[in-house]
Amino acid sequence: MEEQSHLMQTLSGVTLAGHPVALPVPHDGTDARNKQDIGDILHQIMTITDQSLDEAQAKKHGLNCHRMKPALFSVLCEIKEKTGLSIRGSQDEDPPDPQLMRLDNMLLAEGVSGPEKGGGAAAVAVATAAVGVGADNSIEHSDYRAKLSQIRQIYHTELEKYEQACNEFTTHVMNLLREQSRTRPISPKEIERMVNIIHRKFSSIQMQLKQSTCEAVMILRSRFLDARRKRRNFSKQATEILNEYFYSHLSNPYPSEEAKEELAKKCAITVSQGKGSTITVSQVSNWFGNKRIRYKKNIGKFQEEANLYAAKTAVTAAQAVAAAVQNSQTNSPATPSSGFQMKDEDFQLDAAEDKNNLLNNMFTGSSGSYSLPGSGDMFMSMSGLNGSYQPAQVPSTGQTQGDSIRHAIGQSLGYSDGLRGNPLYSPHGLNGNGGWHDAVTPSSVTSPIEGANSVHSDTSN
DNA sequence: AATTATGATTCACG
DNA sequence: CGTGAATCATAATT
Repeated sequence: MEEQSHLMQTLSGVTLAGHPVALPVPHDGTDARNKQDIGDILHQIMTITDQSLDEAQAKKHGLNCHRMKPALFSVLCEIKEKTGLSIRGSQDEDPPDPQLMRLDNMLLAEGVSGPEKGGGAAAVAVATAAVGVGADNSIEHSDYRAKLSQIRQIYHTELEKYEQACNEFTTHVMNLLREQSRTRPISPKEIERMVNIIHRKFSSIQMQLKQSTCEAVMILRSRFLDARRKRRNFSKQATEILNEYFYSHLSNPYPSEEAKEELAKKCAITVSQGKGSTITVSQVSNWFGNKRIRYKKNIGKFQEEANLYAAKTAVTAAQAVAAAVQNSQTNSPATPSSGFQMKDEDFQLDAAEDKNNLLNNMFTGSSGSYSLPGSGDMFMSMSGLNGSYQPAQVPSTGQTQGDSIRHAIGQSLGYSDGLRGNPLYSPHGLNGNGGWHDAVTPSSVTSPIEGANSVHSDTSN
């Protein structure tokens, strides 16, 4: 208390007096001298705000102009280096984040981060054209590509934006640091480190961009390219072709690689001018795989179809026969005595279907057995034509035309094997366990016949 | 909405 | 590797 009041007094007195900073007054009384000291300090404190701007600036300038300044700064920098800052600086950049690598690789693979291909529709056109012969699922493909290039565009613009922002920020910071380096010790190394930090930050942002781009691409991919998701049924014609082959090779429905190619090509041709995507060999394989297993699993369900296609091939064969006959032998009647007309295809098919229905009515009940008695007289007649069967039941195939007709059939039918005994009526291909595979050598029923008259245009294909 | 048809995929086998 | 079998996922049908 006492002191404080003193202090206040002195303070007020000094202040009011407006004395400049006073030197300690040589006075013998210690009390007085202490007072004087305190008064000085307080005075300094009180006036520091007034003096600061001008004088401090002046001092600073003085210091800056000091000849030792650069040396001192460099020393300070070194000290800074060797203390805390350098610790963190040691684990610098290099480790190229595997995650980022992965994303980069993927984007590259996906063609997103690669060189921009002109962009937009032009690129799409070029790309699909480049795919060329495939022309595959060009519809969906182009759609996919359009979306992909969209993604790519967004990605690139974003990337560029980030790049630009990064550069701007970096230069800004660098300018700032350079500016400050005049007033405080900042080593070039430090600046560099700062830049690195900035770049890291930005690249982590970029990684997010890449991440989300990857996600988008993946989603797009699963939506468009995953054929499983976008299942398209084959066109009617394609399934017809495949079924034709299948049922005419029922005894051994394993098309060779070439046969598959041919079938695929055929489907492509039939479907060429339309919506249906062309069918690839592997799709043919799939189809046959599915068909085999499903046929075997439930033959009853496929009987109608089988009969239909058998009749169909028979009809086409018959038409071919008719043509051949007309071409070659003028005097013999085009219609053998098999009992069905071959002029009007529609009628033929209808008739076949009627027969099939009849067959189904008769035999669908008997589920387990896949051997039907020879009741499809149309087909039997054709079998007779082909010479696979010599049944007394349908005898009347004109013997006069035998060879030429056989020839005609062999040439006109794409697949000739079938007429040698359609398994519908004698499914030799299927052994008791329901296997086809070991029936490469057709079982008892067919083999002797084959030996008898070998009309194997099958191999000619 | 439930069911069937169908193309594709997966897995084990030889 | 090509198959058969089981399964998935979607199209088509009821």
